[in-house]
Amino acid sequence: MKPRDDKKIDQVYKATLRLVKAKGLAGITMNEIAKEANIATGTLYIYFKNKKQLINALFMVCRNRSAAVYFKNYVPSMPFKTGLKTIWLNLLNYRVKKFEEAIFIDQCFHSPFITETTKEITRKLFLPLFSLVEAGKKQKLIKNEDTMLLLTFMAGSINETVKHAYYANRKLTKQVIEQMFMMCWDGIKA
Amino acid sequence: MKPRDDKKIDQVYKATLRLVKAKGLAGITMNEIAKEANIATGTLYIYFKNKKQLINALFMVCRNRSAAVYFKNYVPSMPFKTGLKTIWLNLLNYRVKKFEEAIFIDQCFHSPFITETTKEITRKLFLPLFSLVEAGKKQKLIKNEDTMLLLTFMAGSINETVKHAYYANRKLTKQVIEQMFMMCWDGIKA
DNA sequence: ATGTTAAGTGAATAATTATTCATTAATTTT
DNA sequence: AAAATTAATGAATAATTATTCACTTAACAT
Repeated sequence: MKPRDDKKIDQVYKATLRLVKAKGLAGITMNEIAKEANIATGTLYIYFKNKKQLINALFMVCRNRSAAVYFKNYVPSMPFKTGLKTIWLNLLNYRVKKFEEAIFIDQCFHSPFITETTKEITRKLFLPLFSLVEAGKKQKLIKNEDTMLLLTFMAGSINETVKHAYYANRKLTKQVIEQMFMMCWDGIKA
Repeated sequence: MKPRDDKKIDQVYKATLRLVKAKGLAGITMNEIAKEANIATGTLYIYFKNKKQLINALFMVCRNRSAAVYFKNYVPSMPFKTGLKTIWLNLLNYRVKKFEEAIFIDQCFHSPFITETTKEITRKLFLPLFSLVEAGKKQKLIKNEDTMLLLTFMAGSINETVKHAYYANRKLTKQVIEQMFMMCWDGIKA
């Protein structure tokens, strides 16, 4: 028998991300995805049950990848601020380096493809981030606001800034990144 | 002859915004829009040439409305920080009160419907905001970073925070809003 | 080598969705 | 009140897009 070509799934994912970046989730067809991935339309259906499943699968992959990266170099015993900065940098780097994935994830949240189950599962990937912020609050190092509010404040500025840097074709230098973290930190510190 | 019913256009806009909030730009059909607006499918085509034009028109309307609101109560002679706060509050309020419009605008930027021309035209609506930030930089009141970067830092945190408050069903109280502005200000001040 | 199995193909079909159009209804004009 | 004009309708059609399937090809087992 002929074995499956593991590369194909990756090709499809990459093709989808490219197309979504270019024309949005509303603008892609299975035909285009196949063409962009250099496979036949029918082959798509060997690897994926249908379009919805393809999008859900890719969404999961992207969320997992980003979650995997967030905690890189993070050690629970770090001082709070160091830990937060580590994660903050990982978050920023992910969105810079995997810009297409970031765009795709954003688009998916308001789309008819992603099921509530998928959203819920991937949300859990970020629970460790919650614990970190909770710990910071207990130590009175950061403001005693709603945890989610603090997290979204940080994430929001990162997301938009990365988007802007990308579209305005501006490189985020080490300096700029340092100053950005300072902005966030000054904003949330107690 | 029979005159056009001015209410219809508004009904269509409202229907579209409701549907996009619920299922995303990728999930709406002309049929559904018509049904949600309580008119016949064909009637849509009396008021709009086609789907693309409908989305573009609504995008323009939303961008204009938000721009109109940003500068409410703003007087150029205000001290810099007061002026910035005024605009910041308007921006936040717009996204809270017209949540559906905000979501719609976000989705449109990465969609096959909005033409570059439309994007460009609506971008110009926000030039006065640029001038304000530039003035603040000249007066050394805020950091000497790229203007767009400073603006997106502010906008980003607002956008994400409003989204979160909405989805977590948390009311943004006066207190919370005040603290949020402080976060932003501390972040960008010189 | 040959047979077997599953992958790969892309044209054909099914399903969905945008758009049109023949008809009816509502106003206004004369 | 009749004629004229345009809005409104929604079923019919056109266009697009998802999915299938009869067939071909490649890899492995015997």
